[in-house]
Amino acid sequence: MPELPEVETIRLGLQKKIVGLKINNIKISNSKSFQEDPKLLQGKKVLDIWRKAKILGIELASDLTLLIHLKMSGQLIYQGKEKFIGGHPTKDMLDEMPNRSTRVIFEFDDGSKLYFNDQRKFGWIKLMDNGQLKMDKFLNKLGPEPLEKRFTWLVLKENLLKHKYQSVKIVLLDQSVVAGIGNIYACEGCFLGNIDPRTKVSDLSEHQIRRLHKGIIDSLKAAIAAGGSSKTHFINEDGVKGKFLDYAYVYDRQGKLCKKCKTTIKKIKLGGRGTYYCPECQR
DNA sequence: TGCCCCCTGCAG
DNA sequence: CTGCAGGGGGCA
Repeated sequence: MPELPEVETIRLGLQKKIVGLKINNIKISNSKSFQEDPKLLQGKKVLDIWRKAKILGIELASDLTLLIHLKMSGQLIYQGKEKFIGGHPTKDMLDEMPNRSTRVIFEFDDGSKLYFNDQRKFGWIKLMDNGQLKMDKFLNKLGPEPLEKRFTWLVLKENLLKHKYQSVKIVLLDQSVVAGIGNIYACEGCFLGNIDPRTKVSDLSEHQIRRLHKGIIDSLKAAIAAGGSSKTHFINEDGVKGKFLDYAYVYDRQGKLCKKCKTTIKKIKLGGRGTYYCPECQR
């Protein structure tokens, strides 16, 4: 589910809440979600939280890191020792934790808890030491982080050209081309770049690649500012939904009017995935 | 490069 | 009931 902006939203929120806490106990109700021995984590202090692409890394004391991938339906929800302190449960908030899709619960030394919910059970939590992190195939395959300076339009061009004859929108979903983009921001980035998502990479002009580059960055930044996108599952660590889909130009807007030119937004299928675009703005 | 699969639940 | 969903791995 979550793409870069959603995972980043969770990272920013959790950072303030769990760094410095020690893990007391772990409860696992779906053995596929987390396959390590929970005892390995007992007493470990949380040192920092980072994000790479759609992966969250929770750095623990003594050379251990929890890697978390939320895949399509994962959630990480933090509950302080006093439930909902400060904010009151609104319709945005999930019901009581744990709920039917809770798969793993981390309990901290101050009594607070972190719930890993995952309706579809595609997500995973892994435990690695620094050596394993360095060797990890999945992490090592990831391409540039789109919000870092290294991600220039020339880098985008070079990486897109790994799949010359494919549609640009499909290529944007390849995590080795750009890290962290998923179906929403591939669609939104193409819109902001005025690129028809079906365009073959080899047919893109340099001018178009520059526009696409800017479009990707702009849509990701706007989404982070809005607290991410919530279509069905995404909520942040406080259980609150992101607002970005209110601002989206094309994603999930088929049949509605383009916010720029009033043309009807279309939905097609590309590489098996729903793809949304404005036939007028994107050529 | 293009399926099929891992799962569950919801809309049409 | 069928098809579809913010992901990505494995297989031919």
